[in-house]
Amino acid sequence: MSKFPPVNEQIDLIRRGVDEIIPEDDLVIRLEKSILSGKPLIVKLGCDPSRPDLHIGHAVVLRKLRHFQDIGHQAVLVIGDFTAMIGDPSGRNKTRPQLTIEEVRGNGKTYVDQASAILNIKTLRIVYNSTWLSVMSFQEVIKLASHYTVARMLERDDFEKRYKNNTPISIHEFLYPLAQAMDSVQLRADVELGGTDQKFNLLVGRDLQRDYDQNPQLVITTPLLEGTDGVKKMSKSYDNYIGITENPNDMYGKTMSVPDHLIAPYFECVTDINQEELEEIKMQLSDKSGNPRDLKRKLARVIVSLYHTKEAAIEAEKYFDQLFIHKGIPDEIDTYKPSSNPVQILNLMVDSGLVTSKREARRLIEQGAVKINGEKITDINFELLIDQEVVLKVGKRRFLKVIV
RNA sequence: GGGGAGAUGGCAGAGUGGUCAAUUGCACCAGACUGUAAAUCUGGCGGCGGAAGCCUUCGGUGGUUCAAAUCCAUCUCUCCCCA
Repeated sequence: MSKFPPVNEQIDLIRRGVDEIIPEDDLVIRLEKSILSGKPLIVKLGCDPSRPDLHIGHAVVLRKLRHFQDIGHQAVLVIGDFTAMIGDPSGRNKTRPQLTIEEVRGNGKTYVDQASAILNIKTLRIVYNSTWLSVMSFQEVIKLASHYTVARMLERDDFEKRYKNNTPISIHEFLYPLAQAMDSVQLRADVELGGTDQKFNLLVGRDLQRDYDQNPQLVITTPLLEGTDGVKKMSKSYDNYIGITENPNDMYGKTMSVPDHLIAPYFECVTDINQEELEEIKMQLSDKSGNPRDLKRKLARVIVSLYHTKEAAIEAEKYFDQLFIHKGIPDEIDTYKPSSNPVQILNLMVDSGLVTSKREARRLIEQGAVKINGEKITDINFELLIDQEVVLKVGKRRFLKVIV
């Protein structure tokens, strides 16, 4: 009696929502071998603790790691604390501030905390790559670097583009894929997971393992989730993300703001709905039998339920409906007590932090975006005398309860 | 080592002595509309001021000039070509 499910069941789960498996046929062989030997596969996922805030784009690959846990394999989360201390290789342009070891460790912990919403923390093995990378001598680094050629490095999409566009590439960036590959050697990884943008790095891992006489790891890439703007990949720096620690209302709202064409991909990559249901949704979208809005509502509910609770999702939906469909006022809004009474509307908006400058406040009033108790304010010199609490509304979603 | 080009607002990218708080695109904010914070359209998008106007901003510093993002010097960073 094996502790693993049958190979075909394992494969079905592993394949789901995956972009590529390299090499494809190796998967079966590995799985069969692990069943025979009773040894779980070592499945590696590296993470960058320099930005510890996880969003549902990260969740795609974390969920894949979870799948491996669910079928009895050994998940290893590599906290790239060493690499994070140096900077970021894919760094589109700016050098990131160097982090101290304490900061990185702290971030690593935050990362794990957040990831525990998705992973089974009990069986997860967590390692820090500084453990082996920080003790390498310069000589060893040179030896490591000799395993790869510049031409091969330049095959990497990102490097190639930057090279062609005359944007700088620092030498140490070439060391990144190698450092990451070293992690695989160190762990004797059977499988490494990553987003499609990681494909090159993951493949370097295979090459290096081969050089170290190891069986090269299987590379599995997951699609990059597009952000709420529907164009660029989800990323904190593009501000188009849905954070997994966000409150239910924001999470629901942000999900509702994604363009319609992302409904199916989101269902596929960030939720657990089964294949039949997914097909059904795709059908409804393509033949227009389902209202995209309703499907999106469902998506938003599912996502909020995943990171919070079902009840929270229902609450968030109510909140959303009240706000945007009935154009009402949410139940819970911040209260603010102005320092003077009566108070200038501009000062009120700025002092309460609703806007960042009087200029902006003025602009919003001129655009007719400011209301007090539902009544539009048109005079920028408006002076508000507060004898009872009133609700200040700016734009569609900024509310403030002003109290005496 | 030699020669050349460049650094502009969140990003991309114009501007090359006054008319520049700086064209445009993306992002963002608001309004209209709607099936949603989708799409589309319209407006806004450094700060203070009701406005006129003023203040700070075009890699850093110093200078020329009545006047500089624009000219000069120098520093920092980047790219290209030759060796």
